[in-house]
Amino acid sequence: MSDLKSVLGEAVEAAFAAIGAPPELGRVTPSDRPDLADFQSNGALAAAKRLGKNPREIATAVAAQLAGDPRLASVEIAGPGFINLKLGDAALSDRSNVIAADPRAGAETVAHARKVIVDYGGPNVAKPMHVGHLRASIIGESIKRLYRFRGDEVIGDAHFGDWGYQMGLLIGAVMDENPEIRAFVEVLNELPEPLGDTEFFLADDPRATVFDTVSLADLDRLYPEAAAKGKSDTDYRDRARKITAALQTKQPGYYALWQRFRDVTRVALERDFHALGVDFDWWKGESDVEHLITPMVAELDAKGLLVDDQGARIIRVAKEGDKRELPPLLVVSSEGSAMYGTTDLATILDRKQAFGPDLVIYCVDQRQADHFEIVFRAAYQAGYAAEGQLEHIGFGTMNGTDGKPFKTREGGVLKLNDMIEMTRTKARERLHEAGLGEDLTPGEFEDIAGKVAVAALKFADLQNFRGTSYVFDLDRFTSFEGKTGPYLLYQAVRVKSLLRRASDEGAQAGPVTVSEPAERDLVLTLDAFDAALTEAYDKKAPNALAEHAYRLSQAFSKFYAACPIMQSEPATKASRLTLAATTLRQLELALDLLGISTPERM
RNA sequence: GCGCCCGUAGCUCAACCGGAUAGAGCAUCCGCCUUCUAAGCGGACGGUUGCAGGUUCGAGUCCUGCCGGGCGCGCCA
Repeated sequence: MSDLKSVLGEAVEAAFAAIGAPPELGRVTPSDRPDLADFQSNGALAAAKRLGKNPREIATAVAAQLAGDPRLASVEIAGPGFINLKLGDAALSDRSNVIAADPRAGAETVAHARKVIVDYGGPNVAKPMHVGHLRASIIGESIKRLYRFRGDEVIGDAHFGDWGYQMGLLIGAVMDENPEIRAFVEVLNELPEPLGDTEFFLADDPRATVFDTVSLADLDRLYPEAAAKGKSDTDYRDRARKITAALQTKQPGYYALWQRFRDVTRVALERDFHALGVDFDWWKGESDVEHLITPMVAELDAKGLLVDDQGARIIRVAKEGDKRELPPLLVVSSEGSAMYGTTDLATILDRKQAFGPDLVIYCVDQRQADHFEIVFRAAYQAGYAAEGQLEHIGFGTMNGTDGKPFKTREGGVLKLNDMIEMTRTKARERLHEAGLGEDLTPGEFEDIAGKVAVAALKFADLQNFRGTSYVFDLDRFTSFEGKTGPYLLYQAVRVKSLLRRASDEGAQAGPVTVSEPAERDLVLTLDAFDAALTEAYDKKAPNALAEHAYRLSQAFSKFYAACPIMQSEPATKASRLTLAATTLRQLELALDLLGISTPERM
């Protein structure tokens, strides 16, 4: 660690050690009182308790140790025993030159890289994505990027919901609607052997083209109807279950039709996710672990983990010291089928075999906390993962302005695409109002509107701590003022414009010399990047990074208002151009880790 | 009933192993564009951190109880 906080921390820790106090108490933090100091150490207060001495006495002794440090402009004792540190301009200048020369803008990497899987997004076949998928995607994408940036080997897995009862429902519904499809499915189903890959039959059979007529719109339309009918109509439900069971044995007709569902859905989903700046490394589906379930159940049985209970086969996961009795993991239902948790367990096994992760992060709604606790305990018992390698990162729900889960005006669930389009529309309106974009090509204008919309959506989400629910107010975040994504983009674009102008005029960047208060603040903020990253990484909390990006933008904006650049003396101009360029690099890095990309102009 | 999470300014949210005067944005009010993008900058106003106890030199943060809200609790995923 070479940021000022760490470097000063080492100096203060040494001073603590020199006076016989526990060195770890010398920890340094950014000052709570910027009017008094840049950094502070509260360690004298804690040391006083341990050593039985007056805290101010200890602080004074520590300050005496630090007195000669050339980096410090002042060391003062305040209040009950706070040690206030103020840096000299030279130390700040040195630090900013180091950050300026660093392609990572002051960000460190982890000492020991791990293999990490981030499980997020969770789209399903046939069910259109709704606002609930937004948080999983936004937060998961940010965590994936953050971990990768810190040096871990990371895989983002969409964990595609492509298997189960809803597939049986949908197959039945499509066959009901289209007799040609029904006929061909039945022909295929009569084939002698259930084969996994039906491509062989479909390749040169002209009748197979009927499958191509099934569109995502058809699935979107048919699924809600079928789901509703399945709830009220027993016969309909039974048929769907039979089809589901047959699909799971890969009966060729059903399997071929299912493949069409899966493919047509995935293409659309990938396009939608990409527009949001969300891209997965793996699109492993529940179907991909289906073949592991039977042997896994046998193995669990052999290990003595399975217990018969009320006709089902379960794994008990309750532990000594639990505050309540956690329900068991239901592995095989009384009807003999695999359950939600069974698939999750098989997925853990599959990931262990395919990648051997040190850590799997599940970025899923907080309401599933119990479910994951149960699955994880079962996985630990089975030896599919080591204790602590599986972690559920829950997030709160996105609510409407009434405080209840977000709904459309008509009371339905808002589709994700509709929400994104609404936001883009607002972004276009706002750009027009501001008189921007008139000299742009339509393509460029659309690109900017898209980036503004994504920034607005993502920053509105990521500035909140993930664990709490938050109110999503379209009118509020589309106002594009204050602490918003578009504000951050605006600051980045302003720097780009400045640097373009400097380039046109042939102005060169040069070494940084800090003197103005706004410059000091900007450098101190630049220096805090690594601490923000560390916090976001350790707590799996991108809001720490979002906060840093905002503070950096604000610090730059103040600097920009207070310190003329192009009109200043050559050395000052060179110094300030370096500060501007460094700010831009760090801001774009931070925004990229939030999944937000910046346009060249706006 | 049991369990988990939450309660901070009019609104939406922050707050670094417990630390000084609890911070931002929005809203309201007052200033700043003949000079680098005003989607900006400066300033003002706004708080018994749900309530009551406890631990501590020090509590929004830890402990206990209560009030209020959200969510979960084996054969859906």
